[in-house]
Amino acid sequence: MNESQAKTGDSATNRDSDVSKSGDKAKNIGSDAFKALRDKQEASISPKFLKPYDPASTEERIYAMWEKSGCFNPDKCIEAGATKKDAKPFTIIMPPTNANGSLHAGHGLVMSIEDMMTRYNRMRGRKTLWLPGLDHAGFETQVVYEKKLEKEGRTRFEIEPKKLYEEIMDFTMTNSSNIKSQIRKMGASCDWSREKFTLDQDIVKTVYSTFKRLEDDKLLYRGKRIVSWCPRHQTSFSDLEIKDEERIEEFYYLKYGPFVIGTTRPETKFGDKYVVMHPDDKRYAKYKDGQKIDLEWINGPITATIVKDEAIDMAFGTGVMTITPWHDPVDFAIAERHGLDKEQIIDEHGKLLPIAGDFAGMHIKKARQAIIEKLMTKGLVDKIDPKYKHVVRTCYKCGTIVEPQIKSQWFIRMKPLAEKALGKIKTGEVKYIPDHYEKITTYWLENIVDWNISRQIVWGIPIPAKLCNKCDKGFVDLEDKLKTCDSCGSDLIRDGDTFDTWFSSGQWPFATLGYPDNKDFKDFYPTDVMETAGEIIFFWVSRMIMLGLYVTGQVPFRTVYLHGLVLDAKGQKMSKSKFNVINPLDLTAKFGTDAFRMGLMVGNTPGTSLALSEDKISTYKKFANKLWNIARFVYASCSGTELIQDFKAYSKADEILRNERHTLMTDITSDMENFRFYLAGEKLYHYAWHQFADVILEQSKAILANGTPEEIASRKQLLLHTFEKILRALHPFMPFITEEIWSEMPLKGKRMLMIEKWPIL
RNA sequence: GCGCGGUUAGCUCAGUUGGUAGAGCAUCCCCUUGACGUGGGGAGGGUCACAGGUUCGAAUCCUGUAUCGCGCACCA
Repeated sequence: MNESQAKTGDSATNRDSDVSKSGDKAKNIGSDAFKALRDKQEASISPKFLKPYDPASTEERIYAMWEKSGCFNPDKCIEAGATKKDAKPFTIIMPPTNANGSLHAGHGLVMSIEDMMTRYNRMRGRKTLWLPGLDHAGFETQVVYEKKLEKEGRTRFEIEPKKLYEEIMDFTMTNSSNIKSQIRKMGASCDWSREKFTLDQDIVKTVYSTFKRLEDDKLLYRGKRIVSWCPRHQTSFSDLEIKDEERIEEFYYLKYGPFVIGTTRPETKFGDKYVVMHPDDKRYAKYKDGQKIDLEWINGPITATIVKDEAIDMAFGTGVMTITPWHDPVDFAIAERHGLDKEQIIDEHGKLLPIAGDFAGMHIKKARQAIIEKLMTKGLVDKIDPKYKHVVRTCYKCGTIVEPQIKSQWFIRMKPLAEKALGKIKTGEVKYIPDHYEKITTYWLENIVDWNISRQIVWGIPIPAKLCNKCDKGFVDLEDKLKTCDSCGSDLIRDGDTFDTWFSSGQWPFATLGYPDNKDFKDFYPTDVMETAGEIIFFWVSRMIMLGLYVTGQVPFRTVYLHGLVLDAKGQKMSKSKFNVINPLDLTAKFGTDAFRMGLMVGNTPGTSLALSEDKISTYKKFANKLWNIARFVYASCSGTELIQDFKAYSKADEILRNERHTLMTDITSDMENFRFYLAGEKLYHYAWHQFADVILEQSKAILANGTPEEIASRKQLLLHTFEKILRALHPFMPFITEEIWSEMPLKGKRMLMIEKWPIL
């Protein structure tokens, strides 16, 4: 030991001398007799407390007991006498989980928080329903299945759609037991008897009738619009499924008659016969809107038309551009405004069409260079910027650049739906936690655009509609009856598209409860809390509000509770390519589910992302062990003593401790009611460990050894009562270990902890 | 460009209506205690991003700046 250490050691020793004295005192109390007494007491408790807590074996047994009791089902709770028949309902609809997937950290958080809310409200006496659901996860699952087909040497394009659908259905249903057992592993007390799947017949029926109703109310129309098309997956995407990627590419300046136009995509330029400039651009003032100009272009002379439009950024490039309405959304919008022709240049597989002349049939990847070479020999290349940085939109699955294409699609007019939703949000009928999401939602709703609900994938809910190829009209046809177009008389064909998955999941709350006639709908709708990821606030939450209001006239839920992302221990987003994906089941195996749940919930404020570290979870594993040992001490010290419900003869000191506990429980209840779960969990942890165990238990040793019979009786009741309240209050957070310890609580007439009462006092 | 957040102890974050800051982990010291060493006792560590303002009093309210995220819309 060096000098400085010795010095600090000195001062510490001085300070500690008092402590060690009091330690000696405690030792004096201790004696062989005390030890003998303890051994005798320990012999009287369940031997399981003499071994460390074993989550693995306990959790499975406890969950089986809960499930067997049927009490995840609110009706069964009434039968069991745990819930009053006329109790106020409490409902959470679980965000449907990918039926084909496996549990990831985000699910872990969802299951922990929603189960905690569910258990809390069940213990508060509410008629509590947490309705679980599985998602067919449209494109996601189809891609997984395609990979499987690939391994078998097949492709989905050679399988008839109906057959493919059935195959994917089999595949999904076979795998769905996996995710369900993983949800059980998390301790989820959801009502499996009411489980729903997004492709269940009754769900589809509800979705169909909403579709029809939208048509009847003139909120549905068919239109030709630009969609983002993946040439590899042969489908269009929503913006959600597109990944922006920054690339450095060549930027070409091409001579287009008297103008120089800039482009990164010469392969789209064959059909460009409109040249657009800003109406206020003085440089081009001599050209008039609609004026024709003859010029030499890629495959020979063409006649171009001048278009003046304010969408043009005068400061960008030369301030002039040609447009390709079929393959660019901005160009499409300009063409729509001015009523211009739109021509397809690139086919659905990314190959050039006959309009490209010599280049027809060539893949766009190869065509670009070839076209530039040709333009160079014709002297039409002004200059090339070799290092132009821009953003390209790619398929989030395969990274292929998505090609905008014009497709006929179904659209919903969103403005009227959004206005209703805005009204309800403004009056506070839907409340957001954290509340700034209200602003975000309002902003989005106020600027809403029409919603394209057609998707060109097989795995999903087929759109019940007929189409006319001739006049491009569409008709909703739920019964599959329509044969000819009522406008032009031609034969109709079935719409081969499926619904955007958010269109059906947007109806999830009322569809799962059996709108309009099912008793559950009447009992449990509107639901209380929608707990989900902040990420999908627009795609899902806002649409549920709009569709829920539209269909049922009532908001689908009163509170939106949004959790943040679960990140790795370093605060980085988890991704397979970074090898930092945390598997929740590894953590539950290592630390126990209760510890994992606590690690996710304590200190995790809504809307804020959470860095998930093993250190934190390990803390709560230690806490579980602490609880276990508290049980061992309390049960051993109080062996032979029953918990007396209305015990009155507390000593003065114990009365103070009891009041202190009351204050805390009141405080925690208020936290629970106001969605401050992260605080409630922390306070409970702190109280159980640092007040109950460190202070109350420690001083009890002396009292139980040397106190008067009255003091001893009082203290035993205080220990039992306090521990009992701790277990009740911790149960929503740590359901397994609390239930297990509860089973040994010396309390007459007790039920399973799951359906016991929350300790208000 | 428009919108929304964050910036507090070495790290991860709390701080519920304004009253001179807390937790967990980490660090250091002490304790072979009889529920638990997955333990117990103790200690150090923060001008609460910055600058103004309101107030008797600001981490907290207002204004501005910096900086880091995120979302939406986008440049041909």
